[in-house]
Amino acid sequence: MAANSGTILDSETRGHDDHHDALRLWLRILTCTNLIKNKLRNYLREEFSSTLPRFDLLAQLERSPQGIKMGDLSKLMMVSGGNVTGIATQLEKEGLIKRVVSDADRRSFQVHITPKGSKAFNKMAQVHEAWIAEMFSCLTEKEIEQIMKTLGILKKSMRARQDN
Amino acid sequence: MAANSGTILDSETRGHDDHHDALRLWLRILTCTNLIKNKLRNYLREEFSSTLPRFDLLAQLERSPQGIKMGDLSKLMMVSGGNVTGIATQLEKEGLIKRVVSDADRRSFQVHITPKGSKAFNKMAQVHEAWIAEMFSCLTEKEIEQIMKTLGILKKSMRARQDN
DNA sequence: CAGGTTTATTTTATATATAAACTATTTTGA
DNA sequence: TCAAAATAGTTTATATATAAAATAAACCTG
Repeated sequence: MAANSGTILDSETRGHDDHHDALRLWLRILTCTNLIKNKLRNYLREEFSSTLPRFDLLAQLERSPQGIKMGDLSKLMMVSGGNVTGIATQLEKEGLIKRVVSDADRRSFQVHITPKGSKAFNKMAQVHEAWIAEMFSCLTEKEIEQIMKTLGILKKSMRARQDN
Repeated sequence: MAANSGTILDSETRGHDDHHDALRLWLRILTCTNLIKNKLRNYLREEFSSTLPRFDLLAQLERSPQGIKMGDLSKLMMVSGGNVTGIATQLEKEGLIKRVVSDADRRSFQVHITPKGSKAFNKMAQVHEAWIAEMFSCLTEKEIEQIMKTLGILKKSMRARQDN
């Protein structure tokens, strides 16, 4: 049965409505994301005096030793260019990353992680992964695989949209 | 098989590691959340010149006709008190919500949605729900139910933690 | 019942985020 | 070729977010 077949019901009474199920799922995803993000933020601040966006930017760079352009960092982190500029400026001031002007295109540069940045990141990453593992330890491997697969469909579908 | 039993493998090669599975799931959840949030933000701005936090605050109030205290709004929206103060101040200036001082406790007040706010919210909510339904239409009802259930476990486990 | 503590909210300082305007290069195409 | 368009990144103005300090009222408790 899909939606309310001919009968008028309020949102509490109605049995199954695809729209409502989707909305409820979205709200639950948001709740879980917020719970975990808030926890991670506190941990990062307490343990490393750092933040999630800083950690995220370093994580992207650590994964790409050849460096990443500002615009690509923006896409990878899914935040605006101006935002990346701000975070990168701080991290560069702290000596954790380095902007290297490109010879081929003088408008852009490759952003690299420095040895100091790499060291700082790896120290955090190890603990970060343990925090995540602990938080998700309430789920079985099978459950994790299931959500991974289904959210994979969602991710692909969102990325395939026209209005991007 | 859990983790890498005796053999040294890099993170790409290694077959199954619970820690990595959890981390990969977390990153996928984050990606999906960001994709959907960014889309919703653009829609709300284009269609209603509004934003997600404004919409969220109104949604909470619409659900509770008796009003909600600032502190409870902060908990429901999972953001800091100062943040709620800022958003509520704007919405009050626009006449969409109203702070009513409590007789019993003059430190606090009940925040109410106004008729104008309710009207504005309901107009947005209807379209908002359709957007969500459309975005999740790539998933079957069964898949939605499955994630709901599993994320329900995660949510409950996160809320049950000591370090809150 | 007075002093200290807790609670509810706001304020302050600052970081994070966006959208839109701007600067400086590169690319395009007539 | 060279002016127009596109691209890469920053800047600006502003909204959203936090943490921590401040304010003010309510509550203990000796």
